[in-house]
Amino acid sequence: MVCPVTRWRRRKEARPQELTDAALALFVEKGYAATRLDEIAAQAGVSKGTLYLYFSSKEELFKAVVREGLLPLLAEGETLVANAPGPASELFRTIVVRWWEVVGDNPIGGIFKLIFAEARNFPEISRFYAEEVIDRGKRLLAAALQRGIDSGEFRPFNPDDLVHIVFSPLMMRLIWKHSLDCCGVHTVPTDVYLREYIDLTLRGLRRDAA
Amino acid sequence: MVCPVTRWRRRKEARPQELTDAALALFVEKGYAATRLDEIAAQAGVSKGTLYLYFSSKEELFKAVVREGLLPLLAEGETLVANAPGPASELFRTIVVRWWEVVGDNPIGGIFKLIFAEARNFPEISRFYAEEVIDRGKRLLAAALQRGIDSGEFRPFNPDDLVHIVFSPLMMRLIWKHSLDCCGVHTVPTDVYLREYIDLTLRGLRRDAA
DNA sequence: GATACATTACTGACCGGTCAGTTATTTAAT
DNA sequence: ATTAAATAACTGACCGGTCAGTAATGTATC
Repeated sequence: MVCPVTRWRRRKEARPQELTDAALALFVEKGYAATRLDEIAAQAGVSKGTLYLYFSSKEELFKAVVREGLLPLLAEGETLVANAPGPASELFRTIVVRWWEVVGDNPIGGIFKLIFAEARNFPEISRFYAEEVIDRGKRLLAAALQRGIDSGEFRPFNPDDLVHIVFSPLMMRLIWKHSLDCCGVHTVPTDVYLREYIDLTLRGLRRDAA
Repeated sequence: MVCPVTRWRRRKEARPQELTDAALALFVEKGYAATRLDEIAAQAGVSKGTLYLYFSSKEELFKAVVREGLLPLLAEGETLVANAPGPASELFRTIVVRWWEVVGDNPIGGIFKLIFAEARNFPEISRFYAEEVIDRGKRLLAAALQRGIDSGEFRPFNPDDLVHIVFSPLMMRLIWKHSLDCCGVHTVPTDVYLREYIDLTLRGLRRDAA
């Protein structure tokens, strides 16, 4: 790995991405506060001083991780809701399955737990996340629910009242995966969990049998 | 509060409770790792050295907080499920409302977020919590669901597959309250949230209209 | 009930270790 | 030779846990 003739190379273009990748992995593994910048730098193959050439603080590094990892996923979801054909129940199913594909089996999914875990201790990060991620995510899901109401497939309700409730089992599963999953507590396999979750939720949302 | 003539008093009996009370408040406010033992001692009106006369480590102090605050609540829930009369849907409603009364508007509720937040960094605490709290809680809710299946009120399903899913919106609301709630994101009032949650969930659990 | 002696709850300074951020210096690249 | 990328040594603040000493309390003696 180490070139025997040069101790290091100048790689101005590649460094930021390598640093955010390393930061994501370590933030997810240990949390924001508990992750050491020395460690992030080491994992990216540079020194801590180099990190400060590209990011002005730990906080800015974290924001860069979120911008790079999460915002593109929100954009994908928005186009999906805007363009997907078929009934709302199928749209819901697609969103759930795709959500888990994208964040369930992916390091970036760990960011959600991190935010809930440390929001209180880092208000500026929370404010950033609330504006950039939460508001957009809520609008996305509310729009999908509204489509089901408009088509008569779902019973009438206020989508804004239900977004958090409906989304909770997905978010909770993700949080669990990044926290207590290690500790030997028995949990249902993911495919069963998602299947039962979709079933329970659609039963709860659908218009009563006439 | 401070007696002008004596710098301190010997109060061997009162100290442990005062220390666990102070610890709970600060653990919930700042998290486990971020809470300083100096601060806990100060809030309890003693010095850090005194804290170590009653608890052998930060970890043991935390376990004492959980034992004192959470285990009695689980016992109450178990007797409720075992003895409550009436249909399962009413039992479910009672559990939800009582749950929120007891942990929703109470410092002890903050422990749940703390655990999810820091489980990975403190495996021994996670192991303790998994054994003493999670396993008992899951059995409690599964028993309540089973009663609805047995009575024919709920459709047939495997209660163990659904406990996490069904409980998620409650836990998620509690986590939210202790993390992002501060940060100006609009949320539905609690009474609306609980009403809609109970409605959605019971619609999802009930036997199909014949 | 006053005094001396014994006990122990409690204090607060201290230590080893940690970590975000800074700066003087070295080295690759042109 | 110059410049910019990268390093590594450094700073100052912080914190869990320790311990020698102190002050409040209990008790024996007169």
